[in-house]
Amino acid sequence: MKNLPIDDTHSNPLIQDAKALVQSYPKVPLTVDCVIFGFEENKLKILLIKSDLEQYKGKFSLLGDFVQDNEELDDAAYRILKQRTGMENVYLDQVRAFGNPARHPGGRVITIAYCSLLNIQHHSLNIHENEIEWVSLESLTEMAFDHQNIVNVCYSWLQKKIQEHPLGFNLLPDKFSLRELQNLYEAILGITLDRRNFRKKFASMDLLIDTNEMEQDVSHRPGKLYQFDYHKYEKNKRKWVGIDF
Amino acid sequence: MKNLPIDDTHSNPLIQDAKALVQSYPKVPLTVDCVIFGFEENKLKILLIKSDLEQYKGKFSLLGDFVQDNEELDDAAYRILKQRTGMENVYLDQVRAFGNPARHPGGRVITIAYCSLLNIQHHSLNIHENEIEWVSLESLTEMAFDHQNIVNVCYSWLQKKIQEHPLGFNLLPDKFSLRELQNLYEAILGITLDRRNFRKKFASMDLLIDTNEMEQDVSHRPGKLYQFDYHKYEKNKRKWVGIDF
DNA sequence: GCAAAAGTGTTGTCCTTACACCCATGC
DNA sequence: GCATGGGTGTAAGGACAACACTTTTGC
Repeated sequence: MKNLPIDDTHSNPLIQDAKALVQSYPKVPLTVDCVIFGFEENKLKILLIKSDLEQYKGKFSLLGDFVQDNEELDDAAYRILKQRTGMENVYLDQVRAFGNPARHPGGRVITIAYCSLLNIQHHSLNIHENEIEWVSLESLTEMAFDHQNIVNVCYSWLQKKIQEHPLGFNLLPDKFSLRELQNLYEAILGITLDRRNFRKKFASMDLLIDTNEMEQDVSHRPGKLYQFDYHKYEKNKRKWVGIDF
Repeated sequence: MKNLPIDDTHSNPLIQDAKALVQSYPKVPLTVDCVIFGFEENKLKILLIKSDLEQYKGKFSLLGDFVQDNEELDDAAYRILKQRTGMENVYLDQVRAFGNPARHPGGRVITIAYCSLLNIQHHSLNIHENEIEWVSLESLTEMAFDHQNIVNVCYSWLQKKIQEHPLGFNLLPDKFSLRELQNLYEAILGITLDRRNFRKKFASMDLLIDTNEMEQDVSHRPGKLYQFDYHKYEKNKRKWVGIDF
């Protein structure tokens, strides 16, 4: 009985040297860009800097930097946040990669966009020292590179996300009134909401802690201040099943 | 009256040479990996290949390739699909980037994960010629690199996406029975659904076209065959507003 | 007292869920 | 005639939308 040839589905020999393989790959510059949202004066704002490229003189640019050797992508985004705002422990999430070969005038640069949400009141100190500023989303017109597109994608991402996850609270002070919360949702979603139904909705969720404190220094009847109960939310996270399109 | 110094918030001079700037950036190898889902025998399957690295001998790997010069990321994903399955005009979407510095044994490689959905029946021909195979998700155990993690992320992404968008139809033949559709949802979501309510749900959406054809060659009462009305769906796309977490 | 916003309930509609029986076909 | 899945209706409960008036505070 003769030996049949082994039916090896790998027609090519296996690669022994992974390093040599990787070194044979083309390489591209990689950056992280942060779309940092804040909320102030009932407006959604983004933290931006004037572009340092002559070509984009006077135009706004996202806060970005290249990714360092052996740095996680998330870590790069946190590093940029820390460097620019002095903040740590801030909400941060990857949105997606942008890789149009012509998106940077200096040659191909891939960027990974991150969204970050922070409370402007808590973070204003460090910002004075830099050249960065809060720009309201609605007044934002021309941006450098493809950053307008990145902002648009991140804004849509945020609109969807705050409806499904309790992200919005990252944009508010620790203690907030229901009015502030509703203003936030209205500003981000670009709609108006019925006040009674809005309050009922959050009351029925039972995720707001009544602090027994009231607003101060308002020129009208002060409202109650609440905190979001992250602990309870994490415990009861809803398993979302429902076909709807 | 003396000239005041210009209050230039840019303390550094603007950069003239964008090319030189980009060339000063560190570079990394960049790949695209495709998580290609199919549906067969009431099971969700993924199109995989055995790793060509000795280190991962016998383990499954996603279909991936590095991104070429001047190639859009999306185009790279479509190219991989075309090369491996012969298919064009297939559903494809970017999920996110994976950039752990240690994810590839040969050194740092960033990868952008794409999800693709296709109908196994339509695409089986080209697959024979390659070394790739359909592996059912539930039987999938060890994978090369961080590909198990990428698959998990893409699977969660798919579970969420099919509830909000009519993606599932990409996994079915052009004409399908309600039973097939329900099996698909049950397999992907890992739940069982009430048949009457499922049918009522899709009936009320009014997005299925009755083809007036029936299933053939089934060993029981044949069901009606439907097509998804993409045109009507696009026209009436719901604007989703509803806080729910 | 007036401006400005806080706070509160009810009703109707729609959507979701739970649940059981007869029908058509292949074998 | 039996096994398999196709096809259908109803009732109850829960969520959401629409809607107006009284209360509290600062000025």
